[in-house]
Amino acid sequence: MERRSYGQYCPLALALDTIGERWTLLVVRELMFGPRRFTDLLRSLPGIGTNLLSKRLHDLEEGGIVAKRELPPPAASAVYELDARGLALLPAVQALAEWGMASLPRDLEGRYLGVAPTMGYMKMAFLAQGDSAAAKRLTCELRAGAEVFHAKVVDHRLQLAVGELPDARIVCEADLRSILGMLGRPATVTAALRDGSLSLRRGEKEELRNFVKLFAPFPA
Amino acid sequence: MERRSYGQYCPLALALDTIGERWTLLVVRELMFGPRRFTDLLRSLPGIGTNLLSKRLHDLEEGGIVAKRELPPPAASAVYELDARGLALLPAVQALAEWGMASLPRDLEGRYLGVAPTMGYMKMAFLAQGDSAAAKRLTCELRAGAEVFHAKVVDHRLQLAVGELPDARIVCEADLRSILGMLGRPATVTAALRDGSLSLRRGEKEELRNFVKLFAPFPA
DNA sequence: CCGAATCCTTATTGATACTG
DNA sequence: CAGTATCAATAAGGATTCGG
Repeated sequence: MERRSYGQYCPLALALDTIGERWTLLVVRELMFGPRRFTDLLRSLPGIGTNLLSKRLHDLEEGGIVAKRELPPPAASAVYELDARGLALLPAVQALAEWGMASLPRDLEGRYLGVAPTMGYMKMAFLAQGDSAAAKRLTCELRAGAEVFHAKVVDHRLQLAVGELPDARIVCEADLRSILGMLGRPATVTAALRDGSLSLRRGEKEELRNFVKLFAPFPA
Repeated sequence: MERRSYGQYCPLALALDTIGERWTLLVVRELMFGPRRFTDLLRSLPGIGTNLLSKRLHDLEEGGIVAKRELPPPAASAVYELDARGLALLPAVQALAEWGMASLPRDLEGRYLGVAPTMGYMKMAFLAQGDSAAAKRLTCELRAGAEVFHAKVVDHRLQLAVGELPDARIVCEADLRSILGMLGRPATVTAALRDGSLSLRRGEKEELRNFVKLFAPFPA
């Protein structure tokens, strides 16, 4: 990890020594919304290759940014999660994302859209206009292919995390692009349900529309 | 620049496509305190090599982050400066630096200390405890070998920039380590003047002590 | 001297195959 | 599923050269 250090007495250079290598900050982004398995990360980071992901995770572990946790017997697997030092990267990740947002094209143009960026945008969009009072009872599980995540409001703050939410009032299924597209646009929900790009597995359409209203539309 | 894009529809990934390569953000850091010439940058970034710096500057120009400006005839040279898009990186650079600060060792330990990190720390230290009223008339030019920079307060805000300040009330000379060391520690000024690690070229010792008082000590 | 462009060596990466 | 091993393609680092 330190083999090719900048060798500068500078907090920025030191930060870049640690998290400045290719893919590293994207791995951190993936873990911002909860623990993930090796393969989850692999799928969310097309092009990384197993050896590099392995190396990055080891480096992050060594740097005290990520912790590997073995799951109890039934799971027979391990997850990676951010530890305190990794969570402290949130402001930096947000600042970079905000800068990048300014030049994000309106359309996917063939780019891969993953869960973490989608959740990241939802967080931003909720802060921009979400009404935490209206959201109090609106818990929602979202399924996009193999990826499942959920949203709920606790203490007037939106909590977004990967994984299921067994007692969610709303459960719906759609690809991530459609999910992004309906944020802040309750009027589009009906059409999406009709054309099949969105399926409501639990809850009422009206609840989903209220949920969607909590977020600023994308693109802004 | 886009040759090895992450190909993700994500503001963070897009930002990293642009400024995520090795050295790039350090070049931006160097330009945060004013325009610099190619050779200034080369000296402030030990190890970068002329070819890489050249490539990074071209990439940054192409990305609209840096602009190259030819100086008028007498100078016969060019400077690079941040563009609006480059200046907008300030919050991200600050957030990363703040994160890195937490693990910056107390001592240099052989690392290179440049002007930009020194000025960056001064900015942070002024925000932490500087008194902009007391600073109103304290203009100071600092010389560290070939590098010259200055500080003044305008509109209750500290302005730090590379280059001379012809009408500075204080002008002093010292290596950057000594400058960092005296921040927030007016008591050390007398000793530093005596042992020669600091020279006062213009102004009174008392003014320098008042200047130094504006900054929180380093390390905090 | 300044600002690169060129060559060459080493290090990192990306893709794939393979194993506990 | 969770990696390790291998190897070709790329990028970085260093030295040297060349034109203002």
